[in-house]
Amino acid sequence: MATITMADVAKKAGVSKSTVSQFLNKRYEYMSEETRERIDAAINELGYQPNHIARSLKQKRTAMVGIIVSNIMHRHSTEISRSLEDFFNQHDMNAIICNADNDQEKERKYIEMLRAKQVDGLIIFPTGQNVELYQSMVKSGYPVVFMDRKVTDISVPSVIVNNREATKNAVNHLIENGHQKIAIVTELLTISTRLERRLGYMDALQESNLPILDEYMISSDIPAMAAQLKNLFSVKEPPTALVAGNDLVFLEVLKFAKANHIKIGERVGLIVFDNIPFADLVSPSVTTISQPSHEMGQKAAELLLKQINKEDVKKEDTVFECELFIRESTQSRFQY
Amino acid sequence: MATITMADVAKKAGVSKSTVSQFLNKRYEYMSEETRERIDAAINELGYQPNHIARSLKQKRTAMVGIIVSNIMHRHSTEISRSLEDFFNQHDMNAIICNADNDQEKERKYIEMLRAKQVDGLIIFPTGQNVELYQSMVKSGYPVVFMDRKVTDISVPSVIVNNREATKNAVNHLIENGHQKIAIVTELLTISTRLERRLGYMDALQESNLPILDEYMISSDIPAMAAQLKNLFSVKEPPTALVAGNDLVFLEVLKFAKANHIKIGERVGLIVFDNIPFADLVSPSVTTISQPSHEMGQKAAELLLKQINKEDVKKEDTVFECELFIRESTQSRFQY
DNA sequence: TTGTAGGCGTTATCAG
DNA sequence: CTGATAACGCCTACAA
Repeated sequence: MATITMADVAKKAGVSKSTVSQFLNKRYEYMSEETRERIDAAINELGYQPNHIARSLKQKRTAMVGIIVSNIMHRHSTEISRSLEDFFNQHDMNAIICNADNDQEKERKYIEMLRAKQVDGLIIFPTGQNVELYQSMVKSGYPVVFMDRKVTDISVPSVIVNNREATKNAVNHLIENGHQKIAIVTELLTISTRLERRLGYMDALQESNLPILDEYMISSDIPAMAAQLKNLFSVKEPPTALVAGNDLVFLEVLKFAKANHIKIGERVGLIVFDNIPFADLVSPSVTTISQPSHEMGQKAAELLLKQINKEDVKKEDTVFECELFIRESTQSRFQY
Repeated sequence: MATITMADVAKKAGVSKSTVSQFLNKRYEYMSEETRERIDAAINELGYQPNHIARSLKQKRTAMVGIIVSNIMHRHSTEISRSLEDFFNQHDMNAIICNADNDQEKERKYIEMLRAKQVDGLIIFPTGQNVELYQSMVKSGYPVVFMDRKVTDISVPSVIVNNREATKNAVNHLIENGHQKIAIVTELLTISTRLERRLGYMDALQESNLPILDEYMISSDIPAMAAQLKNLFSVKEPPTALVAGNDLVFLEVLKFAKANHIKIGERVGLIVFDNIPFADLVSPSVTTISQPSHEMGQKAAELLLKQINKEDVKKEDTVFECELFIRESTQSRFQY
């Protein structure tokens, strides 16, 4: 493409570059009606497209934000990403979505890359491990919002849910339905959400004076989970109910249950922490703890935009409530 | 941040900007060992970060590509996006993911926005409706790859699957299992994939000399689908098997089936066109036509990168094969 | 109301 | 090997 610039437009319209620039920035006060029309015509004829790069260089604003997602294959992450993208698009900004895969190195690389690209701000699902990097961003006043996980000792506005309480409520629901032997399965406890969910689980047991047993608390990476589940169901008193820490864990549980002919909702009650699209459509339908992804995305985007616009933003957590959707997987136990 | 530039580094190291530039571009042959070390030291001390924007302005290369997805909420799209993002990241490029929502206007806006941002190329799940825009990109030699859908009369390398044949095979599988009354449910036929799937369906019926009935071919937008399904099952001879055109349609079918106590796999066989994460884990497990998302993403990325690097790329379609995973939803019928 | 000049931070060209 | 100097395309005083 013949890369046509402001200068070309100016020449064609018989005015100077600055006037064209004024026009592009809609400062029409500074020119006659006639000039305006001439410029407009010139632009159309030439098919001129302003070069955002050049503009960014000057203005130090790229109208782009970076989003560093922990793992896009989580339904929850996809929903949030979509919500974020929507929001920024409505504000004529673009989102660069990156997958850190819960990997500290990848996260670091992305943060550096995106900052070097001068994106206006970052929304991060933090691994929690690049503390120095986080610090340096905060110190330099760079706009950042943490999503989904909190990082201790770093004052960054964060959008999270009440993982601990929500899990506690869910476990209480199981207890109320007569379950006493309840297990929880999560990925490795390297991320705050997973830890908090486990703590919520323990809270509930404690309050009901139920024993907290190590053998009922599994945390492992996905590939090793099948083996762990096997152990779990080989103990003397296998659990009668299970909390799956997220949707990927849920898949593993389903796989295991299918392979071992363990009927969900009959032999074992099940609650999943996360939205799953088919939760209410399968048989038995699955009780879930649902997070308000859309609202979380909107809120985080808003917090970031405010920082970008130099408005004051309190460095505090925004905590959303989860909702427990009770379905068949925790209710049909007493058919037996 | 005090925005520190090459000039600062140059001064500190006691050399000129150009030498620093050479250093940054790893052209070490052009300088003495000693100079190199001095520059290196200066960079570290100052914490200098190169400004990609300035570089892009000069080089006319941003190391960013745009991805315009039809609808990120499709599992298939998410998988492809992830695959694309992976690939580009490995090549030190960033992907800007945008959601066009199958909306012509949104698509247009994004294409223009991304081009204005000087992204190096575009991967588009095309609505097929912005023909002039597509043309203009082709004419100007701008790197583009179409994904998932083909657009007639536009010579852009496209990465697609054999929708028609795959659907035909799937329907044949139903016929072989004794089904004669087979319906197909898709979204509106505005997109090539949906049309081709229907054509494949018709091919199969025709070859088996089965009648092609309008009342068995539903295409409607998602909100209206429930009503259409109701009609479908109210005809004199309701279908004994169903092909769901994608994962979102599948959800509607499930909802409908659940609400009307129609047992999938018993009263009605079901095939879904798309990967669904739980397909083999639910009861009955669901027969699916699976697309190789990962490979499709890699291929498209590769095709785009080649164009960006000015290598020759044939303007032809790359067609991947789908795989039919036969599961219980199409097999248990003869339990009865 | 319009034009001129200088700069944003790099890279590239070409002398020295 | 190193250093001026001129782009890249746009924005913004300031001057006219």
